[in-house]
Amino acid sequence: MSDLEERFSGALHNTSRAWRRALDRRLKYLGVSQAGWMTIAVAAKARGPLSQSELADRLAVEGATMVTMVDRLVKAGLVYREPSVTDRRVKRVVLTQAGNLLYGKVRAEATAFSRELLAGMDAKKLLMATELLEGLNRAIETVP
Amino acid sequence: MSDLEERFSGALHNTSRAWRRALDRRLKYLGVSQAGWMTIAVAAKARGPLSQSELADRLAVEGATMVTMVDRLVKAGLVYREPSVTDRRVKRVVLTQAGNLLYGKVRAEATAFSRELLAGMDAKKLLMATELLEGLNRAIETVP
DNA sequence: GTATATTAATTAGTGTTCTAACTATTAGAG
DNA sequence: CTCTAATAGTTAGAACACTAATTAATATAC
Repeated sequence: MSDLEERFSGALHNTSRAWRRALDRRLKYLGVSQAGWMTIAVAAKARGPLSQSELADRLAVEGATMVTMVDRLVKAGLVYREPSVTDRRVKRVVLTQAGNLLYGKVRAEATAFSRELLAGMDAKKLLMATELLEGLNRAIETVP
Repeated sequence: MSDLEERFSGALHNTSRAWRRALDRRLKYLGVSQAGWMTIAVAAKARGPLSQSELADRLAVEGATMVTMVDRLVKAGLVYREPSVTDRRVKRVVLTQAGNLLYGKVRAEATAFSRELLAGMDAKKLLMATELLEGLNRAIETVP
């Protein structure tokens, strides 16, 4: 592996892990982790209630992962499962009042966190890095 | 959160996860995951045997994480723990023959994987993205 | 219109990582 | 030199993610 490729790979993983860790520490007092609040955010932003599969797709995780996540969120009283009447296989994930309330608070924290970290960044470079990562993500999916 | 900040954050996490997942699938037949082989690689590249703390530092994970990882690698017969004679708290991690053998094979696979994914990339953009990620990593550590 | 295939959700088992609390040992302050 | 700090490793418990296999329901093929 060339030095640059190795550096890039290391930076990608370490930065991703460090980001999640730092945000989780900051959100700890609200009782949600990054993965939990991202799930709630996607559910909240959708026009209607989404099925677990739709949630999993939008968050790019496996269905089984979403089952565990929804289990935890249900246990925490933030969402509930609503069986679909048109397709009895499907369960839609609906936010409770507590879930909606939390969403607002956490969104503010997470936004502040991102802004703080990315404040000094050159917007053009940030856009370029974002596009590079998105392209890489697509490339990974097409090359298994 | 501005759209770009949100896009960047999402791309960072999803791409990191997708990378690990794809590499793990490819390394599966060798019986090691990315985290396992990275640990072995760091141990192999060092001049002398490293302690678990030194390994954890270089891989940017917590000490407790390294304990679990070394446990697994010992169980798989790839490394063993060697108590230090000068400091009885310290245990050094040494590769077995099997560990050294595996290292060669896995390194070839991982290199090919990186090269394949990053082949079409503009080297300048890749360098810039790497520097941005490394800078972000440092920023995260200083802003808790 | 039944047989087959696909899809949604789940369960079980495993891997990676974290935090918090603990033991043993070494290093430093007075 | 002793008491206190810090360090190395460990254990326990949790969150997050995966694969593989299962169940139930729907869709497609013939």
